[in-house]
Amino acid sequence: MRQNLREALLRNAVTLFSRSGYNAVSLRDIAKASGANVGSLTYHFGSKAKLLREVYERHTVPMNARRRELLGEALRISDADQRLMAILRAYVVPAFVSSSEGDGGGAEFTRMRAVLSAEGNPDAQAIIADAFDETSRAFIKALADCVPGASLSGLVWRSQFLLGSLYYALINPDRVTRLSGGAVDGNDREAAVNQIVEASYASFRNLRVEARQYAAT
Amino acid sequence: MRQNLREALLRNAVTLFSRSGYNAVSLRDIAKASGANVGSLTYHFGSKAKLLREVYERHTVPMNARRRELLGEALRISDADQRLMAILRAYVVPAFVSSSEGDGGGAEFTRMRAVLSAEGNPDAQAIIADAFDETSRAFIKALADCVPGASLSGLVWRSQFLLGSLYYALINPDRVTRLSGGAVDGNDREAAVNQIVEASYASFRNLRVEARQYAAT
DNA sequence: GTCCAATTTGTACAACTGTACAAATTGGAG
DNA sequence: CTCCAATTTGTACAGTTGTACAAATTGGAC
Repeated sequence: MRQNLREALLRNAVTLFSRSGYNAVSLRDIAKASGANVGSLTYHFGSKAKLLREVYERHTVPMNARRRELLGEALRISDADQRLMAILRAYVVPAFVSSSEGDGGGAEFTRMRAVLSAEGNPDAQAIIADAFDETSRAFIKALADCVPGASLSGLVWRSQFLLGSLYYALINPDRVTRLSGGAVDGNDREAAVNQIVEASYASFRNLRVEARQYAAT
Repeated sequence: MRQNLREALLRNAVTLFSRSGYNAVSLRDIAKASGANVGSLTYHFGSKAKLLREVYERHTVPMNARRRELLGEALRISDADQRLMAILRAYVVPAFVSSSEGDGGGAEFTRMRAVLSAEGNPDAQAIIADAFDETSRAFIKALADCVPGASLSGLVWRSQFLLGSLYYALINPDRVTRLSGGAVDGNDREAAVNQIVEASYASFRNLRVEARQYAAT
């Protein structure tokens, strides 16, 4: 009767983790959502931490592959400004769009990553550290070439803000709707991608003239 | 022997919540950190949710008061660009710097807010919704006046990214250090404030010319 | 000193957690 | 059909959770 329980468990794990975090979701919750028994989870994955590790790698690997692919295309653009824009899209789009076949979209997984990084759970921290994204360094390098004269500090901080913007857009989209009095839809992901790319384009572009001075303190 | 247990419990609650989130921290953890018994928490606060509510309001109220104060000062600047910069600082600085007397700094509380919003805990969600920051609307209004012609969508999304950048800078400062190969210190909060203000200044400033077109998709 | 309300402690409770493992079920190979 | 390994179920376990409440302790008013 059951098609592929293992896959269903993995899918539901992402959904529940992305919604409530790692701590608040019990193995029984995942089992129940999949119409299965608790034991099936220990059978397939051994432990909760190993389940998370599997979920993580399952999505991270193809997403970063897609990022590198798009980065390669972007690097063929000669105009620095257009290249900068393309590089940013190459980083952002795979985080929002599904990178593998049957999963519920990359956005759900990215939201999960956002929640996990905030929770600071030791299991999750270890997994994130192990799967450290070497791709990010490649992006920083590519971005640096678009903005000659930019300081390393400026580049790294702005790419940190890029990721923070990405995460928070997925974590709390309703705030956008609320803050605009309903005029802007925070759950419109295509709009979110465009806005993130636009905003960070401006912030990186601004590094080109590094003469600005802070006001005080 | 005990000076003021109630205050100590509140302080330790912020510290622990900001470090591991709401779910992962037990009342016994908070009691132990304060050298007290579990019962003292139910006595003083009634329940875990009410404890969180008290923590939240304790910090939120003075922080927003300080923001409004600094916003008022900023609005007296006539030059639009300088005013924009001052408004951004008025929003960011109180989130990093202690707003009341004896607590461990506003950064710790802001980090807690970041973690709570990510966790999506129902108790926390309700508290955050109740204490909805009307101040944010005042800031959007002020920002709009600095960037004539900007769309509401652009303003709201960029202020969303501002908050996301703020949160992620506090949640995962080590990523900055790691990504820069140790050359940039992610835990340097003064630098973080300056970078956030600089970056979002550029992103808001960019709204003034709203002629840019997206590349594709 | 006495007294009493405020505070703090200790303990008990039911509910839930991750994990372990024996028993039952399944489904394809021979 | 038989057989057997893979899978799924059911259950038990020790540990932890938030909450409730009686008992002990504190410390200032008189």
